[in-house]
Amino acid sequence: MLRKTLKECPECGSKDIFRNVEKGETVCRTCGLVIEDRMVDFSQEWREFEDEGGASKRRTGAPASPTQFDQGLGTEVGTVSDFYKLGSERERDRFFRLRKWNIRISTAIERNLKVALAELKRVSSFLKLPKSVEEEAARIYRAAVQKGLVRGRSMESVVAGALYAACRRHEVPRTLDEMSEASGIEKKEIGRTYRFITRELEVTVKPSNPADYIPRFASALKLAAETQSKAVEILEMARDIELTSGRGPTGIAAAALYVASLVHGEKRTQREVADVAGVTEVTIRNRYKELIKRLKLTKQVEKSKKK
DNA sequence: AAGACGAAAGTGGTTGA
DNA sequence: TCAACAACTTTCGTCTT
Repeated sequence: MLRKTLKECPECGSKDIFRNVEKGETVCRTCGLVIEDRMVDFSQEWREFEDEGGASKRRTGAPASPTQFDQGLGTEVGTVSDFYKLGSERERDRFFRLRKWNIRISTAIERNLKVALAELKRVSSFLKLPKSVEEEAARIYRAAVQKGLVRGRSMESVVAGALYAACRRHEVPRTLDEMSEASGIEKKEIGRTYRFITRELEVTVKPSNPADYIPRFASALKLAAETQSKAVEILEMARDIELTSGRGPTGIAAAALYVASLVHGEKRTQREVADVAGVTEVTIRNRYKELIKRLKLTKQVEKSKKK
């Protein structure tokens, strides 16, 4: 059974949760929200009311996930079609009362989350991000909404910012350019909201490591694994003499990759490397110059040129 | 002809008064 | 809030392969 226990109320955050096992209901004692484990796949959506002999039909379904707009929790009091299943006047009244109340408590927050998480999924799959990152982003977004940080910002930009932050936390960084392309939000806007929400939510993000970019860039350039590890090696040496701090990580990664490609005799042009890394040739050149100078790689590069 | 290189001017963001 | 500043980009001319 995949039923998951609720720890706090998704509406008000209160920990004072009361479960009525018999009714299969959970109620927040602080705000009165009726919470229900809703884990039924849409393909087999059905509802039961008390007079339907519920004991014989218990629900099963997917586990709660932060990517579900209400973590798979939350309430829904049927649709109009359910109305016809109801017998007595009293039950109808009850039905409408519940439904009305429920609609009222589905605040803007929940509605917002529903749309936002759909968008988040879209962008995330576009970038082929792992599930863990998607969920992390969803958590961040949820927190942002609850703190009212979305006000004055477009929902999409906050989604993009949350995803960007999640990527970095999971050490699978995407560049702002990629995020921008996937989400259709301007780069600077993403950067702004990203900084804003990480600051406000105190989400700590390690400064991104250039080496994290290597595998992706390398495969985009169809470079051998050897070249890849060479590039990482170069990056480590560069870091030891503080060549990496203060510079854009993508530029450094690109330069290291460029050097590695030379040394390993699978040369790529600066243009090619620059394109996949989303920097210009000039930046690669600058980093590259520093690298071969400070790391005394000149000889190695020269040698492999002659081959 | 294409790639590599470098200079100069421009852009957007950070920092510190 | 503004100016100085560093990193990076854009553009363009020159050199090398």
